[in-house]
Amino acid sequence: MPELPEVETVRGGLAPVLEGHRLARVEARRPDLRFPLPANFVQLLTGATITRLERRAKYLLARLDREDTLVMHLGMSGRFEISHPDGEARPGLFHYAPEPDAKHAHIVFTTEAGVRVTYYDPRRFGYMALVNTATLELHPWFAGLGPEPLSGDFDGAHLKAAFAGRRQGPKTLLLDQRIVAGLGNIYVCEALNRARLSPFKPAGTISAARLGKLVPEIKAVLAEAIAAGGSTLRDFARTDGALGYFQHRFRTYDREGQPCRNSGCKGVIDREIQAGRSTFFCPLCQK
DNA sequence: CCCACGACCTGTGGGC
DNA sequence: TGCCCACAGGTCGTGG
Repeated sequence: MPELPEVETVRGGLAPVLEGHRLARVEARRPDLRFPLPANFVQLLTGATITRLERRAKYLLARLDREDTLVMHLGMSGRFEISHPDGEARPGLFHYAPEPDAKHAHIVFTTEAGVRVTYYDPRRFGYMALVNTATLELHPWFAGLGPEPLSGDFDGAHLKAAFAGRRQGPKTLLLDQRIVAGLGNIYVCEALNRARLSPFKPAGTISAARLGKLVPEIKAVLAEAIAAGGSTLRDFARTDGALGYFQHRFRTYDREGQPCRNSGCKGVIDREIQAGRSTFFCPLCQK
């Protein structure tokens, strides 16, 4: 489900029930997600208190009162649901509504307060691990990551340097987490349309001025999507059960054959496969 | 280093 | 109704 706005929405939804709370019970209902879980995953987490829930790129980071950080990536179809106990909340006698998708409920955390947080992931492209906090930045998942797109480190000069000499289009390069960390297929298509920039233009040939205008469009579309609670496609819902609604504001994504929404443009959204992924764009105004 | 492409895994929706 | 194919928000590894 998740690009940066969706992961940020999940973080915001989980933080109130996890931050400052102790994990009374942890269940791993299968030994692996995308990768094997650490053999002592349950043991190391049981009894730990989550001090803070953070996000880096598309990773959720649960800081613990232990030497490790619980690192979680949602892959394509990962999702969390929070459920509160019905009826009397006596310790050990909590009762919860049935799991809506029990077959894919792989990891279940229950806090001392009796809140159950279930991780669902039908495709199992997601993963979790425990990573030493002191050396987290050196871990292969994090060492090469580019800047956060909403940070001051992400600007036109950064893109100019990253795109120098590259023949691939900006669409492909903006998906590279080493260049900028957190974008995915939807928001890259959206940002390029807003900037009226072709996804296919060899990136090394794009002027600094145009890159300088692309950056604020990327920041704007991410900020708007976060404010809208992310985008709901298929099964993504906010952890509180409400739906993100940014998908209604898509200008290109999944809008093949529909009119371009850029002001004054009479173009029609097209879809092409680029580096194995669907690129949605307006061939008329994106040059 | 750069780039294209297949693999990973399961589900869903559209076309016939 | 049922079957088959295309495709899905993300990475990772291989090979040219």
